[in-house]
Amino acid sequence: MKFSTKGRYGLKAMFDLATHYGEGPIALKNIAQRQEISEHYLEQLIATLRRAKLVKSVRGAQGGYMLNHPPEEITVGDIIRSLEGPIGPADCVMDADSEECMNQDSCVTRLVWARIQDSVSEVIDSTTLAHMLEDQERIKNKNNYMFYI
Amino acid sequence: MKFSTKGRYGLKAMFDLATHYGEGPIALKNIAQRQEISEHYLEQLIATLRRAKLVKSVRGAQGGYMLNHPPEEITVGDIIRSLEGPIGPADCVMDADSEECMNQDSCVTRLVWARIQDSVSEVIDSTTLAHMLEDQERIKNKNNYMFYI
DNA sequence: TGAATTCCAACTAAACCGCTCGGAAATATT
DNA sequence: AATATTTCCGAGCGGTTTAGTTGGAATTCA
Repeated sequence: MKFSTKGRYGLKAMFDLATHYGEGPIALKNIAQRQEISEHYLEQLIATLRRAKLVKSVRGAQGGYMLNHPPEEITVGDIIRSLEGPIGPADCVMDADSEECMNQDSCVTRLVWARIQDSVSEVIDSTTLAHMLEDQERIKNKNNYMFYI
Repeated sequence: MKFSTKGRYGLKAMFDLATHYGEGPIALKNIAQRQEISEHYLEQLIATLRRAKLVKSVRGAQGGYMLNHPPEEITVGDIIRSLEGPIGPADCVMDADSEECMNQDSCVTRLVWARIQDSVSEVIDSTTLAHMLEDQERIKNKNNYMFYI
């Protein structure tokens, strides 16, 4: 029950783009350096994000990537789902409500998986990149306050 | 972000044992058949549950397994954690608060992982096998009601 | 004794993870 | 026009995990 580096690096990269929103294209190299991610590997992840229309790219020298929507309109769920596929503790509660699971007994365990999935979805679908930017401001202010005590 | 069969089969097996709580040892063969799990594979999982003191075993003919505590005292979290290890979307929020994560930026993404982990923990630590037995009763009653309409 | 059952250790095929490598295509700068 | 920068694309790869299988030893009941 862990996300892979796809989701984790992907969110870091998207948050990095959010902090530079409106500044024109940001080169992958810079994102990779700031977030300490292999550039070639991040390239693959951001290709997925581009196909999901979450970022857009500018090719050529001075090119790079930028968010395709304002930070208010991109949720953590959008990012993670595009990189990790459907989120859920078990197949029988994944997005495309697939397959059997007709056993009386297993339906009860299914209830548990559904509750877990719902609680995760609630968090990731209600958190936007803009919220994360606010969080960062709060952390910054807190640190400054601490510094001056 | 999926549990492996360890956690999923393990919970099914434990719930099976819960439905037979107080009936003496239940043979693995029967659990495996009811829950449609490879017997030899389940053997490995239940060995882990035994080492975690969640079940106890009786060897020899007419032997089997039984819960080591009443269903009220065993949570879904106990079961899943013993089989899957620490639960959490990223290393930096796992149980043994390990390692770096000192980057200002990544701390914000860490907040997100922490919220996800908290919401999952809330669900799995507040659900006991006894709750699942109640759920099953509710499902049964509902089905009977539907049947008689 | 014989059958049933848990216990234990080793093996395995397939999938997935977390990359790396090499190069083509596009664009800005000089 | 040439060059440097950058995205785009596909292939490969070693290591780990998953989801088992196999074979047999030890224990206990009948």
